Amino acid sequence: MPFTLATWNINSVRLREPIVLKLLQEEAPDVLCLQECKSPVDKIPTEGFAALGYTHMVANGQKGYNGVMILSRLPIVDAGRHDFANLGHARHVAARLENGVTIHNHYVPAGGDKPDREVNEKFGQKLDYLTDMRDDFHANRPERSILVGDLNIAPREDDVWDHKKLLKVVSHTPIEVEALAEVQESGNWVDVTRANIPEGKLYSWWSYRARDWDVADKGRRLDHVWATTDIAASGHSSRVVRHVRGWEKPSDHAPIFATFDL
DNA sequence: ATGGCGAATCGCATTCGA
Repeated sequence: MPFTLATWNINSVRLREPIVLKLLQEEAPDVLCLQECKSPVDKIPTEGFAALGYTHMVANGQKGYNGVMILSRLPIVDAGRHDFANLGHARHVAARLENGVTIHNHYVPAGGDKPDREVNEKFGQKLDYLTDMRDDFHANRPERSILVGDLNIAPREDDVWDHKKLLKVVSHTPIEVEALAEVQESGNWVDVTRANIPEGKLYSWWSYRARDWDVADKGRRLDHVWATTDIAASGHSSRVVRHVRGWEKPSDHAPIFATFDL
């Protein structure tokens, strides 16, 4: 049975409940993974989602910051969460579906302004988070798994609007790109989005501050869909639903979709 | 450099995102 999955940094699930409902109605993914919900779990609005058939949810929340959730119209048979790098943040939640696929939803720390852990603690936290992910996958190789989320790194030259200009900007520095590659290798993860869309510029985030985001198009691909090698070849039809960035009171991220025939 | 915005919080300004 094929199923379609989407990942979206929502930047407040309470403020943007209307456009979450709109995405569910218009694009109808089976599973929607959200990041930056910025809400305690008990304050996440669920009734509207349930009314559209999304009656299954797992969430890891905290007040005001971070927060991730997986919303599904397919049953969730097991759930988990882990505090990577022991930051005390709600940045990961996992769900297993009846088909045995485990979905990991991550919100990797943004990392602050300066790409130097000696002067910027947040950059150190970002690297520590990635190291912990890497070691975790190395110790326990995932199978039949999908990893999605806002990984806050644009790894390829064509994942950013200007590679040279962003080499020293957090999200595209060589040290981050290398750290992300180590995470990917340690878990046998395939970048499904780029397996399906191998050529050309591709972005999922455009700054709020840039006027005329669509025309200027100074974006970055910070959001990702990965799958373990045993199921990656079943992934297809990846797409960024770019026009969502232009909706009323938008998130600064657009959702990414992929379909898996499993 | 995008960073000229936007969200959350015990705001009446500050922190955070990227």
